[in-house]
Amino acid sequence: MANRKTLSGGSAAFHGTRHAHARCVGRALGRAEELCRQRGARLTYMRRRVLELIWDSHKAVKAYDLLDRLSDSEKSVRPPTVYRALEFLMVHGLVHRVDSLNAFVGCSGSDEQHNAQFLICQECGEVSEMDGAMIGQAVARQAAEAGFNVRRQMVELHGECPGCAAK
Amino acid sequence: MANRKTLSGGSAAFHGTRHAHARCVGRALGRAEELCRQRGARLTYMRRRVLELIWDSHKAVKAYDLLDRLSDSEKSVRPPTVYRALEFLMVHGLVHRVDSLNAFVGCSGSDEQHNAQFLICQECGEVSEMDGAMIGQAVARQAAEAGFNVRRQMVELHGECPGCAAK
DNA sequence: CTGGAAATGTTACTTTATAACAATGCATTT
DNA sequence: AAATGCATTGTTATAAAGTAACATTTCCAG
Repeated sequence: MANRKTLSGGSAAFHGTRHAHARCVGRALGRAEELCRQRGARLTYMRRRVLELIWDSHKAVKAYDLLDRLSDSEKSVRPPTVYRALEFLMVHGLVHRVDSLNAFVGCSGSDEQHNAQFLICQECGEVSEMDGAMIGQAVARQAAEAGFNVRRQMVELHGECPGCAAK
Repeated sequence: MANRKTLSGGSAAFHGTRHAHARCVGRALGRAEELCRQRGARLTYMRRRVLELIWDSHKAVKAYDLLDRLSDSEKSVRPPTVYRALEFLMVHGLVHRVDSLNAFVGCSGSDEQHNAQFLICQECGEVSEMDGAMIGQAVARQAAEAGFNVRRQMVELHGECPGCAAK
C-alpha cells in the first residue's frame, strides 16, 4: 500500500532506459538482506555480488556473462562459483531462471506469492515479472479439468514491450 | 467430431503405460505425411526416423538421446543432423520443444491452433499437450493490460498426472 | 543425363551446466 | 585460543546442449 512502485496483483512494469535504477537495486538488496537475516541464511560477498550484477539491468543475464564480469585479469571466477550463487539466490526466491532464455533475472515480486509470469521483450530484452492472478486461476482450473496437479508453473511470454511498441 | 481420441478444446490426455500406442504413432506419421505433401515439404528418411523416435513415447526426448538411438556401432549420426531434423519438424508444427526440459515432444494438437500448453508429469515424465482456451485468453488479456504485445507464449506446467496421482 | 537446390555428412567449436574433491572461512564449544 | 565441524568457495575436469562452416550427396526439373 505504501510503495507505489511495488508490483501488485495483475500488473507488470517495464522500466525503459531512464528511471531511478539505483532504487530498484537498493530495494532488491535490502529485501535480500532482510530475508536472509530472517532465515539465518548467509548473504555472502559472492552471493551479493552476483545479485548486484543481475540487478544491473532489467534484462535476463546469462551465467557466463556473470562469470566474465566477476573475473578480471588477475583472477578468474569459475562456473561452479556462479552457479552455486545462482542456486542459493533461486532457492531463496531472490532470482528467477528464465528457461526460454537460459538466463536469470532478479525477482521483483512480493515476498510469498509465487505464480509469476514473465514478459520478455524481443526488442530490448527487458524482462518484467507479472503476477497475473487470472492466468494463475485459468491454469489451475484447466489443469484440474485434466486431472493434473500443478506443482510449478512456468509462463514466459515473448513479445513487444510498451516502450518498444511506441517507437 | 468423428474421432473421440483427438484432443479438443480445453482437454488434455495422459496415456499411461497401456494404450494402443501404435495408433498414436500412426496418426502422427499420417498427419506429417499429409501436411508435408500439402506444403511440398520433404519428409525424408531422417526426418521421419526422428519423428518416429520422438513418438516412441509420450515423454519428452533429449536431442542427444535421439542421436544415440540413431547411431549404431557402424555409423554414428552427428548433432547437426538431428538438430536439423528437429528444426524442420518444429517449423512444420510436428514437434515442440519443451524449454524447461531441453527436450522435444511430438505435437498432438490439431492442425492450425497453436496456443498449446504442456502438462509435464514429474513422476512418469509424460508430457501432454493442452489447448487451454481460458489460459490463452487470460494471458492475452493480462498482457494487454500491461501494454505488452505477446508474440509467442510458453506455458509449461510441472506436476503430477492423473495416473501417477492414482498410485 | 545434367545443373542446381535441398538435404545430409563432417569437423570443429561454442555455450551451458555439473561432478568430485581440496582448501578455506566462520561459528561454537571447550 | 585451540579444536571441532559444517558451510562456502576454489579447482580441475567433464558432461550436456547446440551451432558454424564447408564438403558431399541426393534428387528432382528441365
